[in-house]
Amino acid sequence: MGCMGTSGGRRVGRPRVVQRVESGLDPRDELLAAAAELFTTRGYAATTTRAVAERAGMRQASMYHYVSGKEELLARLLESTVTPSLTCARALLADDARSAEDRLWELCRTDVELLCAGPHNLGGLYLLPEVRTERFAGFHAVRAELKDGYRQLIAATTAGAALAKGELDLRTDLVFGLIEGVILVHRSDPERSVGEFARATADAALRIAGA
Amino acid sequence: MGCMGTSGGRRVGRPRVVQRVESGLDPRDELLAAAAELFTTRGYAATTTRAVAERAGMRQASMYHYVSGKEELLARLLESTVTPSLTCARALLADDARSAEDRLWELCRTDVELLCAGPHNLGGLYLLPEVRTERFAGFHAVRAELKDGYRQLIAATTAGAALAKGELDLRTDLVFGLIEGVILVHRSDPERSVGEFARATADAALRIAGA
DNA sequence: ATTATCTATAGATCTATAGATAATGC
DNA sequence: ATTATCTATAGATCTATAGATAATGC
Repeated sequence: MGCMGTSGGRRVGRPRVVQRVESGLDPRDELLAAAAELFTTRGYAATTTRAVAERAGMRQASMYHYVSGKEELLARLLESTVTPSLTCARALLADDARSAEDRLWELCRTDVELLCAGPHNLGGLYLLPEVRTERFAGFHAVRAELKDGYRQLIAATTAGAALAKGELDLRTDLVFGLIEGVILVHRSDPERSVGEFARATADAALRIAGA
Repeated sequence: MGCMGTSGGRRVGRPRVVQRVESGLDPRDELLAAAAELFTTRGYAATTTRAVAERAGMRQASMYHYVSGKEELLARLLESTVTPSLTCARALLADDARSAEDRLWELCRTDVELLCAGPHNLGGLYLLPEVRTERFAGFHAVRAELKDGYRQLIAATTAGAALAKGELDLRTDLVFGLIEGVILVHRSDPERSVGEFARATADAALRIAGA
């Protein structure tokens, strides 16, 4: 104890062959950051373990000291993308002081903000065919719960209360699809203010929901 | 001439080692169909030339008799996805007998129908990071023209005529994002009637456009 | 002769493990 | 002693070409 300062602390273990400025991140997080950038810009399958490790400042083999391989990196990235949205959805579902319309709007807006916030477009990763496999069941469960949050809020709006089940599912798919799809298209104009974009998307979502 | 019957026609060249039922497609189209299935289900980078060729009924090396490699297959698939939509958009833009609202609705509906029509979800391919490269400039040009068709129709609606440029761009991105995003989410419920789904998406698009 | 296919393979990867090494900690 | 890293590499690919082969066409 005592010498926990982030700077200057000589570290245990053989030194890295390539030294860089201290990022402040621990090595696993450096790997995740590197993977986020490479997976989104070059694609998951096209990204090699060497590319990830080297961008994180270590040699290819050293990566295995922190993660079991590329799949683990992808699984962690996916979950980190959707978990904050789910936290927000849960809080809004519990807040029965506000109207369902308000809360749905807020969920949409926050979701767009969160997904546009990161430096990379992680929102697109869930479309990877690889993600359909069993390995990513945890992510799918979280995403399904998030989508169900949307469904509940849509059902609780005055317009939504009148919908038959099939109709409600359709609206939910449209709203959820808008949020996810629009984030992907967002890169067509990254200059635009995220706040304004998020509000406009939330407005659009409410119109689709029929509210 | 004369013996052009599709069946029984013995073909020139060394016979394939694996014989299958005649699909009626020419070999290049069989390759494209195989690539469509594999690219969408397993991912582009994860699909090997061997997998494509073998699914098309030939050995890996034989593929090169028809195409230069995987990239050419992807480029052709992308263009085949977006070209029919563009044809539709051009026809609607020229048809000034109908209101802009009608034509925008029709473009949205047709686009969804077209993209959901194929056996595979080719709509998702344009999200591949590989597609951003110069190699696919042709596809990008077609897609940009299609998006501009959306923009023109939105601008021509009564609600759209009042919009400032930034506002118009935003609406266009939202509508275009809805169409493309929703097609990706479509697979969450492939049972649903495509016709109904397409109409509902077009309705939603008009609401976003403000009409 | 022409064509469509085949087999074989060189060359270039890429992943994951084995084992060595160079720090700090005690 | 423990730890984080390194180097080296076996084994498994995957792509694209070279050259052989088995049909039909003339």
